[in-house]
This record gives sequence, C-alpha cells and structure tokens, in this order.
Amino acid sequence: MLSNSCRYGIRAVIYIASRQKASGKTGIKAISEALELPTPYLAKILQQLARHKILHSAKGPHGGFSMLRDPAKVTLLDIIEIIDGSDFFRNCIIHDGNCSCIDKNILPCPIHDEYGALRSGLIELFKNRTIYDMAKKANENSSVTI
Amino acid sequence: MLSNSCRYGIRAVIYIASRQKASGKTGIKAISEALELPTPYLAKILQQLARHKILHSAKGPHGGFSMLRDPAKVTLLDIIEIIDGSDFFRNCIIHDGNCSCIDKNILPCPIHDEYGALRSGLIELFKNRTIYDMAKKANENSSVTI
DNA sequence: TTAAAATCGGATAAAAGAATATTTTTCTTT
DNA sequence: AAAGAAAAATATTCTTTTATCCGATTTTAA
Repeated sequence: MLSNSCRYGIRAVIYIASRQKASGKTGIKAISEALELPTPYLAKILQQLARHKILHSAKGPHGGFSMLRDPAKVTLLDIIEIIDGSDFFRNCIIHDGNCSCIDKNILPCPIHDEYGALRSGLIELFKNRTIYDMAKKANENSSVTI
Repeated sequence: MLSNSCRYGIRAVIYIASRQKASGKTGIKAISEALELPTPYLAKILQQLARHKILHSAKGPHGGFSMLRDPAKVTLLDIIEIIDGSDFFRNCIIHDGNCSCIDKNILPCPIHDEYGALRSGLIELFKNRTIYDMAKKANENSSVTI
C-alpha cells in the first residue's frame, strides 16, 4: 500500500522526533544505520521532506536533520501525501482514477460502498496519528519497533 | 493498493462471469474492448488465471474465456492472491516483511493495533465478495461499472 | 484446410528503488 | 582570516520491477 520511500520516510521522521529532546539534530548516517536503510536513498527522501517544511536540515559539522514542524502537528497523512501523493485516498479499488464518491460523473464499482468505508477508516487513522504520538510510544515503550 | 494487473484481472473475470449465461465464452478482444484495457497485456493476465483454474480458455473459432470454477465460489481474495500475492495481507504498514501478528519474534510497530484492525476488515471484504455477487450486480443494476 | 482464436517468447518503455560521485555549506582549527 | 574537514545537497547512473506491445506458433471448429 505505501511505497518503500514512504515507509522509509515515516520511520525516519519518527526516529528523528524520538531523538530530538535528547540530542537535537540527527545525522543521516545515524538514521540509516539505526533503521537499517540505504543511506543515499534515505537522504533523497529526507530532502523531499525538508523542502516541504516537515524537517529542518543543517549542513556542515554537527549538521543533520531535526523536526521543523511541531511533531504533534505532523500526521502520518501529511507524510504520505508528500511522498506517495493522495491518489490512494481518492481512487476506486478496481478502476483507474477517481472513485465515484469524488467524481460524481462516474458510476460506482460493485464494491464501492464497502470499500469506501474501509478507505475512510484508513484516512482517519492516518489523519489522527501524529509523529509525536509515535515517537513518544517508541521512547517510553521499548516493546515497539520503528 | 492493488496492481494494474490485478485490477484488470478482477474486472475481466467479473465481465466474463456476467456474460456467461447469455453467451458462454467471451473472446479476449471483446473483453479488452468493453473494459478499455490493453489486449495483449490482459491476455497474459487471463492466461495466468487459466493456469490457476479460475478460468477456462478455448482456442479456435468461437473460442474464448469462460469461468472454470463456480463464480459463487471465487472470491476477490482468490484473484488478488494469484496475481499480486499475499504480501499485503501479511505485512506491517511501515516495515518490510511480516507483521508482528504473523511473526511473533517481531516487535509491533507504533500503529500495529489500529492498522491491524483495518487490514483485517479488508481481508474479510475480499474474502466475502464473490465474482457471482459482483457479476449479478453488474447485470441487474446498470448503475454500476465493471 | 482455413480462419479464428489463445499461447508463448521476447522486446520495449516507464517507474521505482538504490548506489556513486561531485558540489556546496558550515563548522573548527590554525 | 584562511584552510581543512564534516556533513548534507545535488546530479548522474545503474538495476529491478511493472507495464505494455508484438510476432510467431499452436490449437481447433467449421
């Protein structure tokens, strides 16, 4: 459902937020080692999030990434929309393009109603979970993996 | 969420089932024209479904595809598993590989419980909707699109 | 035996994923 | 202040996967 890029991005942001208090900025190397992700690929993703003002990035010695926006105000949905776009949230499950509940000129597919309800549930979940929530969980509860 | 191949396959099977009563076999050309799908690509997908005994295929004049298994006993999940595999139903939302509820050695991710519930809902939906249901809907209800 | 169909193998294109090399910025040290 | 080093940013290239197309072959009913 979510692309690799998107999952990497989400995990990295949670990690950055979870270390914010203790150590300020976190270098790309530290992140990719901790999460076991390919460094240059992750760098590209974090650059994208920095351009979208989710993260702050600092070059030079002791540089690295930190949260620019308040983690409590960044939702999963924000990150997903930046990296994967919002097609998923608008599309029908068996057709290209918009779902009939977005484009009223399209007739619904045979499982429109049931799928629509589940899709709404997903959107709500993504909209309600903030980076703050998840970073906190990761910090105080060691039985959780980022 | 579902690949193009998978969505094409589902729609084609519904179409074949919906025409079964009236006209028996349906040719690949007729299907791809009706659903506006690329003919040779669709052919490959249908061959795959034929190998997995969902469809029957007949060469020669008046050949074409028809349902091999009873449409009432073919679920969406059956088709999805053949074409896209079952990774989606086993995976965590932010990690590669199995979810912690499949592999007990893995610690859950920070949104494991909430996502798990929604994922189960999707699986149930895919398991409960049969090709028969959807073909019937398409036949008797012209305000639905395959 | 011919024409209509599916089948099969490979060719091509586009997108996603990943790695390498270079450049730019900024801190630190002299 | 200048030089050097550390870090991210950018650009380029490579690989893999997904999507698509095409030509040749096989099958089979009329």
